[in-house]
Order: sequence, then C-alpha cells, then structure tokens
Amino acid sequence: MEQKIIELLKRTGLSITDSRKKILESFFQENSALAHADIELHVGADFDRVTIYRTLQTFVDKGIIHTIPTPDNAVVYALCKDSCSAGHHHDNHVHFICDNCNKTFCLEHIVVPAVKMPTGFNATQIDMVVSGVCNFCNNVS
Amino acid sequence: MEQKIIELLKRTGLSITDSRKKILESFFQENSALAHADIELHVGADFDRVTIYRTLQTFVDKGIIHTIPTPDNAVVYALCKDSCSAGHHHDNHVHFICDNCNKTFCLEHIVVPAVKMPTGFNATQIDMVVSGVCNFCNNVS
DNA sequence: TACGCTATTGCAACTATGTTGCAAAATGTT
DNA sequence: AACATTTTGCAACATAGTTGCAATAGCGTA
Repeated sequence: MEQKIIELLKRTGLSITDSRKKILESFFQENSALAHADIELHVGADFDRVTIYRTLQTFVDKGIIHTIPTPDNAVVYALCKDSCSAGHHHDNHVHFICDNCNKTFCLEHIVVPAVKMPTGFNATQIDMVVSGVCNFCNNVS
Repeated sequence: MEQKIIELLKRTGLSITDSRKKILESFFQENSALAHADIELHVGADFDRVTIYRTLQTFVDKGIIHTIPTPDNAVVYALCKDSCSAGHHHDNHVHFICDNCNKTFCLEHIVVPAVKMPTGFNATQIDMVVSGVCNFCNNVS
C-alpha cells in the first residue's frame, strides 16, 4: 500500500509528503467517493483544513482523482482509473449516490449514454448522476 | 404577466406577496435557469437575502421551480413545466450549461436516456448535465 | 373597511465551506 | 550537509446558506 502510493506520487511528478500519502491512503481504503469532510474525519487532526483542500486540488490537476457533482451540491472526489492523466480526465462513467447510506460510487463499467443535442448546442462533457439505493444497502454485495 | 403570476401563486395555494411576485417575474423574463446570486442582482436590494432563500425553497416545495446540479457546485433553479406538482417533480429532461456564457438551460425536449444499473443498484432518479457551447453563443439562435 | 389570525419578512447572529497571503517547515537535488 | 523549491499551517477573509425571533403584511371574516 505504502509502496503503491509512493509509486503513484512519483509517477505523477509530485513530491512525497505525509499529507499526500495519508489522503491517498483514505481513497485506497474506501471504495466509495469521499467528500472533503470525510477526509478531514479520516486523517483526523493531522493536517490543516487548507492543506486538505490544496492536496485534493493538486490530485485533481494531476489526474489522480476526479470530482463528482452531487444533487445536494457537495463536492465529492474519487480515484481516477489509469486512463486519466494531468489535465485530461476520462471519467465518462455513471456515478451513483445512495439515498440510504449517502455514499457515492463510480460505476466504472456503465458508460454515459449518448444524447442528441438540439441544433446549435455543442456538447463537450456529459455528467450523469443516478441516485437510489446501492448494492450494499440492498444486501446484494 | 402580473396576472399570470398571481394565477400561479393562487393555484399553488401560496399567498401573494411582493417578493414572490418579483422573484417569479425574474424567472419568466429569463429563459435560462437562475442562481440565487442572479436573483439577488435581479430583484436588487428590494428583499433580504434570507427572504430570497426562503422563497426559492417554497417554490421548490410547491413544484414551481426545480433545482439543477452544476459541476461547479452552485445551486441553480429553473421553472418547472405544468407536470410538476407539490412534492413531485418530473424534470426528467437534460440540462445544459454553457461554458461560454455560463447560463444553464433546460432542454425540455431531450429526455434523459435509460441506463442499465449493475446488480443490486436501484435507480430512483437520474440527473444528466451536459456542458458545452449553447445555441446563442454558437450564433444559432 | 376594519379586525384579528396566520403567514411572511427582515434583522442579527451563526455555521459551513472554501480561498488567499505569508512565514515556517519539509522535500529533493547537488 | 547545504541550498533552492515546494508544501504546510496559521490567520484572516469571502461566500453560501440556516435559524430564532420580533415586526410586518396578507387574507378571511364580519
């Protein structure tokens, strides 16, 4: 784990710091997406709020994590797959938010379907967020 | 216009107040969705911030407007079509956010396509937000 | 039209979330 | 180990949204 994280940081050209290691660890341990507040809880009082914000922003910039828009307008972050690189995200999968446990999941294998745009509208990005009850809350996990 | 607004308020069982009239007016004048800040600009200093928040919440509750999630996590509101009623929204259309003029539009005629959920996941609501360049910014309006 | 009840508004204070500048500390390179 | 560069923590600030409460406005009734 430790090794995997250090590899990832090196590969993306980031220096290895305690906060980056610990925050990445949170993402690898959790299989759902994390909000800033979740991370703040997870890493405890080890790091300043500001550091967490800046670290998350750095990870987004470097293509390590991506943001997910939620209906209740909280920012949520999840690990990117390998296809993402700095300044170029490829998270064209559907996101799922559980109304029961409130967790957010990347449905990696469900690709966002195409939609026909009206004349004059050019689509460059499509976000699809589904809410409902997740497999764990449905006892199918 | 004034008459249409009063009708709408009466129909939804709301008392007719200056703030409600003026805020609804903003929505009817604008064909794109409005953020809280837009409305604050629009109605000027006539009403308190809190009143605007509460009025918008009331309208959402009564099925007059619906909220739209945006990637930059600002809440945006748009008028509902007639099919919406109190506590029961039917905004299953695609939303479009222009990267150029930053306005949000309801693509009323574009219905959110169905997606197959993985085993164990039950979908109750699907939000689809497309970003790109709108017809006005593309000079096709 | 005036009365009184109820709903709505404005104010003040508060919470949550996120940002910026700057000095101190840690990282990585030689 | 020493230096240059990043990163961090602190403090202060900015923005968005909420709550309690007293004052006010809307509405039904007489």
